[in-house]
Amino acid sequence: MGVTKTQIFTDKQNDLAQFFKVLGHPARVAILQYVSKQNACICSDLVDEIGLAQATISQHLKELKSINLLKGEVEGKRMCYCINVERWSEIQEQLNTFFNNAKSNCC
Amino acid sequence: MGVTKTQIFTDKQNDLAQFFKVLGHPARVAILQYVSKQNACICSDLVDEIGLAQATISQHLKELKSINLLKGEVEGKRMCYCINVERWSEIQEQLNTFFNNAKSNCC
DNA sequence: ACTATATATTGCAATATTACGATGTTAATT
DNA sequence: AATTAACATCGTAATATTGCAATATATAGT
Repeated sequence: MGVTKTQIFTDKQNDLAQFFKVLGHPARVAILQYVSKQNACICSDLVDEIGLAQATISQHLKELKSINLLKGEVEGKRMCYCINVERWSEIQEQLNTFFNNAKSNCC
Repeated sequence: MGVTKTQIFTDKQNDLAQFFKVLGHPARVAILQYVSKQNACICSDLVDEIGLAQATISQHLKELKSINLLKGEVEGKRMCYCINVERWSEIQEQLNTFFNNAKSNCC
């Protein structure tokens, strides 16, 4: 098996889990922290900064792009990766909604 | 190789990624939503509610316990799983700190 | 055109995750 | 004491993820 049974969950649950999953790797957390600290990003900086092979960084960037958290623009022979601010807030809001809905008075 | 290189990241980055990772599965999102909706929880309810085998649910609960998001108390022959409210707020705060630190003016 | 630079893609090995049946464990019930 | 109920744990198969070398692609500079 080993396959997540997405069919039995709602779209919202799957989406939420998908955000969490993409953020669930220290390299991707580190990339987001670095990019947001810089206000601009060049991928080769990340390779030096983070200490993973270029292919690996590129892969992580791809996943962050897949949920639209990062947007990349070609700038000559470089790529400029930036935080997608609208999406960023949107996700933050969704996570807060998720967290705010917990009321646990038992135990 | 398939192993996350945790050594090259800070403890904070690893911890943050760990929360995200645990939350990064729709079954665990669904469990948290259900538990927080109920104000009390019995595991057998979850098996019916979610539609995964009992062993699978039990495994997911274990992971949620591993980051202290859920606490379980023995209640006779049943288990009462509840949201750990302090931890819950703590994590929410950490996530918001993470999200609030992004300032992206580029592109 | 050639070369160097920056990034993406592919292929693959190592390891992790997901799911579940089978089997333990513990406590209430008979 | 035997049985049932409610989990937990183990073992294992299927699949996913991580990481990197090798290779492809695309652009800038010579």
